Amino acid sequence: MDKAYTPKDEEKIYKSWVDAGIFTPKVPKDPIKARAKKEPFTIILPPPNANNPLHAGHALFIVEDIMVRFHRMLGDPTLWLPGTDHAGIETQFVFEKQLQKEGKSRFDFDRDTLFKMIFDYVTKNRDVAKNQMKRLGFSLDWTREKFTLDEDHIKRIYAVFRRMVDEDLVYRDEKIVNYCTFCGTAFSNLEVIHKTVDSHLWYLKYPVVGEKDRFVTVATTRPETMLGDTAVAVNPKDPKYQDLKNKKLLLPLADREIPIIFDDSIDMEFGTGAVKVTPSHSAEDYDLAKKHDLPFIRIFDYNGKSNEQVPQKYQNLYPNQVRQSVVDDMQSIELLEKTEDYSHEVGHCYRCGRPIEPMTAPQWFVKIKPLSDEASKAVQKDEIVFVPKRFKKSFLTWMKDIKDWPISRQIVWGHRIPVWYDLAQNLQAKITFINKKGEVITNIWSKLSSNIETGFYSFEEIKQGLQVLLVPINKNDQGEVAGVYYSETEANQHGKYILQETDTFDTWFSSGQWPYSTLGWEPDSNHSPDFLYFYPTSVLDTMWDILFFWVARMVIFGLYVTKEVPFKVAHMHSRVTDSKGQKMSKSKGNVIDPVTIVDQHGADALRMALVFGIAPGSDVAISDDKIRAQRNFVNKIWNASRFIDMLIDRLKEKNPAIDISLPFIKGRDGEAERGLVDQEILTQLNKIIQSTTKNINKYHFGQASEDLYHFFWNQFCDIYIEKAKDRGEDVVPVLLTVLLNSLKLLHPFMPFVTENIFQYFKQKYPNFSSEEFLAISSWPKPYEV
RNA sequence: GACCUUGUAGCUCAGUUGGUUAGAGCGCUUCGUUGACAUCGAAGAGGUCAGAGGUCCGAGUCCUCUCAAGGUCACCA
Repeated sequence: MDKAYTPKDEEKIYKSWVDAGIFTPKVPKDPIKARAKKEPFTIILPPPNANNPLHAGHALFIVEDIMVRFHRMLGDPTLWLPGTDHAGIETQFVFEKQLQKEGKSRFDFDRDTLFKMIFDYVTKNRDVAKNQMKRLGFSLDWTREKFTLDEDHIKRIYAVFRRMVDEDLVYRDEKIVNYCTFCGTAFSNLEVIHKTVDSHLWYLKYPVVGEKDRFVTVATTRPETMLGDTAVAVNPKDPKYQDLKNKKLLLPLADREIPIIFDDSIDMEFGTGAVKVTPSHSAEDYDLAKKHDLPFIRIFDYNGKSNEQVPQKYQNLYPNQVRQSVVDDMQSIELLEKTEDYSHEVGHCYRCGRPIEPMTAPQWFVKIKPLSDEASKAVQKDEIVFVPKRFKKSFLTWMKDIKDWPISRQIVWGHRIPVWYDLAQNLQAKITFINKKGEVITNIWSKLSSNIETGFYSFEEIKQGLQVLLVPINKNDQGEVAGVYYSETEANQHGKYILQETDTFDTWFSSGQWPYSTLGWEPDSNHSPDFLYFYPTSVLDTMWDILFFWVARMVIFGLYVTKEVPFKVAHMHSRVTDSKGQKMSKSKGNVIDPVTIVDQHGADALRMALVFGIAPGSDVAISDDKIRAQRNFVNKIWNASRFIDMLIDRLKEKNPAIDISLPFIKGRDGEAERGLVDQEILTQLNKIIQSTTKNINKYHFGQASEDLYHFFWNQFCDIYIEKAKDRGEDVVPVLLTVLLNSLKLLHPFMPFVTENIFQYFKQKYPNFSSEEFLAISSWPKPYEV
């Protein structure tokens, strides 16, 4: 053995595990029966972004590896299933930045071409994260690796979508959504970050129709949206406005008459007690408008600029430009009463940081309430147990106030929504495509199809060059949506000019179905043996920041589709921070790359540093000091083993007949009487076996690792081995016994060094263990002392 | 605005259902080790467990309040 441990063999060891197939569980012939008899231990790895290298946070998946290796050693059939995520918006955003460097943008390509380009780009990077996980020692079953854009997965989520449509749980509607005009897509509430913005409250005077010099003053934070006002609302109890019933106001600048509506929801105390109502650009105004049947005027377009709904002079401007003009003009006609300083919360895009423009847009939604109720019930009944417990409450609170989930995204990188429109029934469909000359053409189908104004384009040319298809909500007399089909075949039977929806699913619509999809749930109920055997899974472990994004959606989908919870335990681990407890970020320059640490000190040191002495759910500060300390511990284990090896060699020199075919068994014939030191270390060993087992079962990995550290270093090395230096061959059985058991107990935490030493001793001392790998050796049980 | 979490040695944090002199790693002090150990070993300094009150035979651990820090959620003009 070398004088000091070097992690140079880690990759070789990992390969030997994989080659031996020990991470690949066998599925019995009758999986249902087998599962009833003994339930496998299963974890589905939260799929990292296929395009990105791992960051320090991913390294915390070692808690999954600890559980998985532990259960494998307990003899449970164990599966840890790996995969990667296409990570829709994230990846497209990164790719577009790449394009930008080449002086191009997404608008230069048709949809299919752009998708293929991103696919190639991601494919090139996909193995990076995979290899990094191997470096970290993750005992994943690579034979079952999955990707969110695998055909099987696509087929399954399409089938679920179809089922949701049929069961009226998915609908398409033009509602107010969070729209980022820079990213060019709608977002769910979760993707909106609220920031406090110092702004103003502008008091605008709207003249009362038919009454000279009479005005209603409204206070607003968004004067630019007044051009889209369709009412002013006041509280029916408000004495100030009692005589305004049935009166109308003249909307300045736009010169439109708008009604005054009365609604209890209006706060009489705020501002003037009168609120301008802009149904197309404010969520609460949207609700008011629905209630009072007001018209909708959307004044900003999806490109972020004002449209033809506003007077000419305000057209084609960004909101802040419109704001400036509106305020100036209102002032010049003396309709700006006053301006006050005011700070309030404004939604910003989590991705690009720009303000979100709430606006009405046709989108696909999931009717969430019936689904979330089921999820809440299951969690309430502890069919899913949260670790730490406090996340149960957050989960339930969030579920209670959940709103319908907009699942369509106006990006190409993702699962294209499986909906086909018959253009003949949707003449107003707006089509953007690149023609053969490479020009971007936008027009509505009625014009394109009749070649009016547009010149002649064959349908093939349009279809091939298609960028965006925007079909207005089109309901027929019966209130049914016309010309919409949920399979291509079906659509083709009805029409000649068929185009598929260009929107894609929210990434979480796909990853929310990850557990059952990766295991082989089939829409026709002809499920795979894997699914029958491993589902529901045992534990889901992830960082708490995607509790709502992902964990909640998996629970919802799992219960809806399989009628079972997707996992029984939701273990929320925490964030890895720098040595001062600061969140890692590129801008702070405190990002730690896990693989760099593995290169320097080995995976074991990093793994141990990440769990040593941490409490469940609390942040994990990682520092050089901590890693060095654990690197020293790795070396300590190595050197203690090496010393034991040397000691036995020395004893053998003195007495070649010494029997080293142990290990320790109580009452073995001819065994020397054990001294008190032996009793003591064996008692300690028993305690550590029990406490480690208990702590891992309770997810107290920090405690378990700390106890092991002290047992091995202080009890075994400092006391027992020190005393063994002065003793004879009678120490050998106990030395080997404690060493072997320590290696086993430490293995889930530090798989490489322990397997390395195990293989060395196994080779040199044939009876050290009959087990092929430490990774599949039996978990220790207490000894009789 | 609602909810959650945290406040323990110089730093980063443990302390599982309340039970004798409060722990670890790193750092610091002294001594010793060059035949297991990129060191290691032995000994040690250092905390009124944020503050106040309460429950209890007994509280860092449970309850209330105060102060401080962080986080999550939220359509208020």
